[in-house]
Amino acid sequence: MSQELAKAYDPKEVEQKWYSFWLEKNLFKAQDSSKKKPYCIVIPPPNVTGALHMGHALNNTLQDILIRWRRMQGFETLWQPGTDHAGIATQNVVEREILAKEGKSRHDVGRDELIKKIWVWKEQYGDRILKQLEALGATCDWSRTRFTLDEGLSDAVRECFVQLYKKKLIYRGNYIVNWCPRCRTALADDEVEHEEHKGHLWYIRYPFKNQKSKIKNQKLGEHLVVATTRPETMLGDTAVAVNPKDKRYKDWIGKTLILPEVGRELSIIADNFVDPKFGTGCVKVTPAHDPNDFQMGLRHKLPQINVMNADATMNDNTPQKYRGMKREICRKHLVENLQAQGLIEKIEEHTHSVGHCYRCNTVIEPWLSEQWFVKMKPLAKKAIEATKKKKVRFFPGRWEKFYLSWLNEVRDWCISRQIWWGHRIPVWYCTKKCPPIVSRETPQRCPKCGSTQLEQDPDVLDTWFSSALWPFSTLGWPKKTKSLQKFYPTSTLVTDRGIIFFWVARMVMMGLELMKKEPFHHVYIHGTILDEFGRKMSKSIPETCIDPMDIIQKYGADALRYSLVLLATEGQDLKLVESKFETGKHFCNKLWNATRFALMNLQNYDGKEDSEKNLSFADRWIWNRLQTTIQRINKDLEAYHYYDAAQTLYRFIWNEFCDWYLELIKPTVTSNHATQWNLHRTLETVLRLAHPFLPFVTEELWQHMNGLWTRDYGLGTSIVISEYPKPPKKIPFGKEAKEMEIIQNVVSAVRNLRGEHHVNPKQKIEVSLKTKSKMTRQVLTKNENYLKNLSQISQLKFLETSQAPSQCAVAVVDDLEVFVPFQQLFDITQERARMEKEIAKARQELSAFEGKLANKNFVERAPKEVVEKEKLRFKEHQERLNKLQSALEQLK
RNA sequence: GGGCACUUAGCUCAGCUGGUUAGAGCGCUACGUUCACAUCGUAGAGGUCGUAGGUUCGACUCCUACAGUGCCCA
Repeated sequence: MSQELAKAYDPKEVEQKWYSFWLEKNLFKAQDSSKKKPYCIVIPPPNVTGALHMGHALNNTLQDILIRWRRMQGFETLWQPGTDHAGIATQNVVEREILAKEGKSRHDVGRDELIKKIWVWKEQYGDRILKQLEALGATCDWSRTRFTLDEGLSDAVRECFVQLYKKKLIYRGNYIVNWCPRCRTALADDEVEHEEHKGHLWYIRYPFKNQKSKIKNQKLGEHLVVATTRPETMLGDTAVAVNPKDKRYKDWIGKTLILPEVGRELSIIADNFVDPKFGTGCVKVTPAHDPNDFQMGLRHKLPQINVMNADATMNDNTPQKYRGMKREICRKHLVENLQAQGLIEKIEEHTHSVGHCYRCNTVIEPWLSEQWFVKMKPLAKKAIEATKKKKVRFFPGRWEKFYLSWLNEVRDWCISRQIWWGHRIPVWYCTKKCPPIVSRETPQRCPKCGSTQLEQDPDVLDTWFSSALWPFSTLGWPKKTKSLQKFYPTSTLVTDRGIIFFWVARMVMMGLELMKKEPFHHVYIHGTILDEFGRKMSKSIPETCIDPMDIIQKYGADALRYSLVLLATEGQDLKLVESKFETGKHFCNKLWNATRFALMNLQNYDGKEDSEKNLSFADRWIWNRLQTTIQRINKDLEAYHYYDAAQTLYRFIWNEFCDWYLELIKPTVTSNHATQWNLHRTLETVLRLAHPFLPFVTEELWQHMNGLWTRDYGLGTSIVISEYPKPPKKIPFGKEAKEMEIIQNVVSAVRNLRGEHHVNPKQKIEVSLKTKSKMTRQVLTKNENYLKNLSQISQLKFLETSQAPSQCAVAVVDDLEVFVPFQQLFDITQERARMEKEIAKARQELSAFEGKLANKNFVERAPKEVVEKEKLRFKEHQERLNKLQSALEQLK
């Protein structure tokens, strides 16, 4: 592994090679029997039919960083992988395929056959996304991969159902649910997406019973006018309601109307729910097609008349002429018919929010049907308490409020779905009308009457029902496994805000109910990936999508990861353009080349440790910077400040290690053993520090470094299981850090003069320095060689404070003046202009301090330290200005 | 209608509990390629911190209102 590195980093082979190596060495495997402290993350299980998108890439990069970091810190880490059967989504995919290939609907194919076909599909594509996670570098314990329809997880689902049923937390009932007529299933409230639609408000006349006069030209008293956004549902009306306080309608309460087109008698009822300001203040009541009307219907014991079939065509409860029509067609015909009879008073434009299926975007029909529900209030109460007691904490903290507000107003959860792919509800019905049998095991006979004629409930459970159990079902529950003992509760959950309700809240509820403990302590909510215009990346708009697999191909997995992390600031959404990935790629290459340089200069290094006493100034300085960096990165990761950690790493590697340290040691490294040792230990530490962010390139380089000498440094077989750099109790070499700032300032000042005068960087120049400060002078004298090398100085002179050189360009930094004689190089006119600009700037700055200090209020009221600080700065700036001015004088 | 976030350099974003000369990356300009890296180096230009008020000795930072953008809930 010690052969010379290529000139540029090429991730392709490297990534494949090391991932296989890690798998071979079993480095991701979590041991239940380990004595180490556990650290566990359960992956948000991707849909089994899914393919990796940028959201996954970000989500899993962040998890992998935590897992790798904790593993290196010595935790027994488990990153639990797996996939979700994603009921509706997966069934839709396969149904669509069958329709395209065979022209058959799922009903043509039949239940058993469809399920078989979906399993075939799953076997074929189910691990695609997991393989893609490998390409990303994810260190999941693949030996523990789970699927929500696995036997064990299915047992967990049944166990949960039975337990909750026995506690009366699961019940069955006839209620209005959100019905998707395309998927032909009920949905939970949060599976409905609301969109603003421009629609109409139809004002319809309902005549009074025994109304003799002709309908046209009616006056008030002959009919009431109701306003509705969905006229077709009127066919299911069973009352008309007004607000009891509404004086306009007071006298009509209790009277009877006739429902047009149907002829049904409707009584006029009074209910506080009616908003007198909406429409005419008089509303139709359709208990089978509107959740509010449903409640009203219960209050007033109204009949519930369902007027639609499961596919949203009109059913036999509607007049003959409408039967079989789709709801939209029916609406059109109905309105026309009413218009013809003069029953439409007016039609207004009206914008209102319409529910859509989150899977297929079909308009939801509120539909009366028999479904299974989870009673949420008692579960939510425990979840709320756990958060208030800080057992479950959110990062960033604002998501806690978001989560609590949902829990506070949560309604019962409809868990039955009228689809076929999923966990079948563990309830059997005896044909002899015995009570339903709710059981973990499939019953052979009815416990009441002994009949073997049992039929299982045809419905399956909401996918989120099984996902809610994920943190413990994957660890073996309901069995009492060692894995559960070791890793539950898990440590951190990393996810997107989009599924806080669907998933996070429900996991907390189920964990507390079934395990008596919260499923995780921390929830980190990262931002959502947007395209360059700020649109959500979505499969349905392909041009918004950047495929992470393409990016890995073109830039490398490390580049993908690092670039994403650099954009992931404190849970803010991230706008992506492909060019962003260049940052990561360039950074990998920088690290690669720094190591390349080091290896070239360590060829004659014997690999032996040296003493800190022998370290050069530069060595001490970089060691100080490294320790500071280590401290910051560990702290940032503790706080889930990924961006800051990545940024700190970048600044250290690029702006300190490469820009300064490597340049400082260039002339001496091959002949200085202590420097070689320091270069080696610094770089080796940096690689470990960077490893969670850049797993592949760091492994490759680390292996090269350790292969330099035959001796085993006891660092282990892979950087994956090496030790993460720990911050020292006290950061060493603080003195050198301060002194280095002086040197950097001088070098920058000389370079600036050079740059401003367009001097060829290779042209050596003479420089004189002048300072009153003994300390500064001492530092500069001591490090003369560094100054000369870094700013191409041929000769460096120190002037006495009384000396005033002429014909020089001057820079003033702090208590120091830097003189560069013009001689052959500088243009005096240009220099004058430059100085004048500099002076103007200095004056402006000075006047700011002047103003502050002239302000009585400031001097009297601001804290003493602040005033002192400002005074000092005023003085410094004044001196600087003076020096600049006298330098300008010299040019005249 | 309610809630949450965002608005800082041409672009993408940092800037924590009020005192900084307001920062970074990309882009731009100038100079530079045997000597780790042009996937590079050095230097430079570029900002009345959304608007209007207020609190304060002092506001990018705190408060209020307004405008614009996005997300969530109803």
